Amino acid sequence: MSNIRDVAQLAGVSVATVSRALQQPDLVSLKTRTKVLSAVKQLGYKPNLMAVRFRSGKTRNLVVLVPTVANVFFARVISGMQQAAHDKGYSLLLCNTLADEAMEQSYARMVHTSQADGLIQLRAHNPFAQLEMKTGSVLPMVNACEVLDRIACPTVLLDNRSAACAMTEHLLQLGHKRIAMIKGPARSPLTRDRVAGYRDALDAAGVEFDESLLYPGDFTLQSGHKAASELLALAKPPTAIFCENDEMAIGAIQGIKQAGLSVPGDVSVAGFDDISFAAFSDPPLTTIAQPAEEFGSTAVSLLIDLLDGRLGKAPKVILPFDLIQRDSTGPAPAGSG
Amino acid sequence: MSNIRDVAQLAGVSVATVSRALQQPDLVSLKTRTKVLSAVKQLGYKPNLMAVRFRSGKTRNLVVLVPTVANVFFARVISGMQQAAHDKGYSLLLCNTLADEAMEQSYARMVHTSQADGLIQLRAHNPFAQLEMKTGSVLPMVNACEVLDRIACPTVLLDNRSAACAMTEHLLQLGHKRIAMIKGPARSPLTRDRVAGYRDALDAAGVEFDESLLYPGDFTLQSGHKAASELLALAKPPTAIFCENDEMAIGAIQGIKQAGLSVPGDVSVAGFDDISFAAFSDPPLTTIAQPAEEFGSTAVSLLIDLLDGRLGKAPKVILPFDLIQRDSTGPAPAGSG
DNA sequence: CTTATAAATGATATCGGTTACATTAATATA
DNA sequence: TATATTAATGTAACCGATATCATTTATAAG
Repeated sequence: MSNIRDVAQLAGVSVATVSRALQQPDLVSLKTRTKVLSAVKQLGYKPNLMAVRFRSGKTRNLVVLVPTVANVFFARVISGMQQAAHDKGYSLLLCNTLADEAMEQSYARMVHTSQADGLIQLRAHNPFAQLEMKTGSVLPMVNACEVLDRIACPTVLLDNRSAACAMTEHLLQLGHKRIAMIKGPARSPLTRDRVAGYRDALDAAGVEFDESLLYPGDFTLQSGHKAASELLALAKPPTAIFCENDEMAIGAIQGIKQAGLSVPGDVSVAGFDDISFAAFSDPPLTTIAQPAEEFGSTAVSLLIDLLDGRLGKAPKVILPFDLIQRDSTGPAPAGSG
Repeated sequence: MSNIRDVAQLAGVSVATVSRALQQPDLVSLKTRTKVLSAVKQLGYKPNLMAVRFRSGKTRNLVVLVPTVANVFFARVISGMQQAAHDKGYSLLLCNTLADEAMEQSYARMVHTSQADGLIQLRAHNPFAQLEMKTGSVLPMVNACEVLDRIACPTVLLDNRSAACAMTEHLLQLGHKRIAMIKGPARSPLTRDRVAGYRDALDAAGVEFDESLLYPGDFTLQSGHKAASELLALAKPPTAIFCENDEMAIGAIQGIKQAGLSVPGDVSVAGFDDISFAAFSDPPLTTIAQPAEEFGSTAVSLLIDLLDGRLGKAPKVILPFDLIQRDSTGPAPAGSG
């Protein structure tokens, strides 16, 4: 691989001129520029990016903390990030954190050790908390999908409260009164917001809130199955189950069927995310569609803007949702009220 | 961020000694080593990795070419890679290629421009073909999952032929004679191998091969749905459909149900991969389990071994499969023979 | 107590670019 | 034509760690 000195020699100019001809062509006369470019072409010269990064102090790497890389929704988010990052000359350092704080911190340190310029966190937890406390500096980060409430960093989120409210209203309109909710992990603000939206709708409709209809899940198919089975075993079981993601909804549908009941005849089920499998479950799932890829691309754009100092006060970008009505929700069974 | 000179100054030694104390502690006296380490700790010194990489000429980055990052199976593979790479101090540069050769080539060039040390390709195509032709050099690469037949690079694969044969035998044993196959993209060796295994089983059982029962898909839910619908419209429709991945199988099940038939009562369906959704489809899917994460971690290990010159002749690692029998396959309907 | 040998440490070139500063060439102004 | 101003190019320091080679210090052998 040839270097800038080879090019300079072949073109008969100094290395500085070569560098300028490539970086700031305006500063170089047309004649010299032509000579340089032809030498570059002849040698097939490509700047050594490690040298550039070392010199500039910019790695052009972004750390991405993902709770579960293999999750369908996150996979789409990552796909969107990847595209945006590549377009802007950045690379992603993917980290499967399993929502473990110690692991998040360890990965986050890469921003400190000159391995990455910034970080995108897809979970509601600040991986820099300790580091910033110790050093007193604020590190570049963007929070997306599951976001922290009070954090002074750019954020990309859905209006989870409104989305959950919309879905609950949809179920109420179908005549359901006992609407269960299979939640995500208890501590997550995302879960809290969706529960809040759920209660907003109940309150507006004058339906009493029943704590026992709130069941904690962990976003896996298994947890949806287990939750539905246990909810149906209640003295007064729900006629509709709203799940905080599609995996749990699909798991719930299986649980309901195994209990000998039908969806939506006996129990309606709604999901969240609109993953590709949602349209292919039996029955096809009513759900909230999220622009997953856009979460990713927006987060990357924000982070790069932040790194380039193009961002004023930390913006909160709210992406739109869409209620997709399919066949897993239907009228409440007669006499269920 | 402090650098090696700061440490040297604080410890009262030369920079060379600091470097040695950290890299080759044996060469440094215990006394000096202690001084250095305490200075390191006091300053919170971490070597600037960009400098290290620049100096060493090793990026510790690996390019990964994935047809579709958002595919459930590949997401698991990536997860396995990520883990293995991190354990060995490497980072992954994920590339969503959409199976586009031009894009693969463009990403592959990163290995040439000192952005990455090697490449993992998850598709049956050599992205270095042109580059190697031009430069005459062989670039470090590992091929996994969908592999090229005749390529002199380390390879991680499943014995697709045997796996397909095993599944076809399973269907034959259930009394099926008309077994359709929803294939992957025609050009893929993977598809070819699985079709070969399918024919092996048919031949062994003395069942005649029928070209019209082979339907080309593209590994998406939609294509499975379409394929099943069309296969059922044949004059002599199949009583079993073997799909080359679980997504297509789940799509096929929906297509079959929409045609008013039952699974497995009228038509048995088998998949491939054993993604998490397989156990939650209705009915739960009989499928071939692949060790997806192991594909990823093995590929990474092989590539790093290759880079470190620890690999002799390019090995072919064959990972085991497992036939998971669930409820989507059952006895052929009476009188179907 | 020398001298030979090994161990420990230091000074410095190096990797491949970028950039501040110095210098030279070209153009404009008086 | 002489001088001021701008444009174009060159020189060399620099980023931070590593590694070679030289030098000093410690240990062993005679």
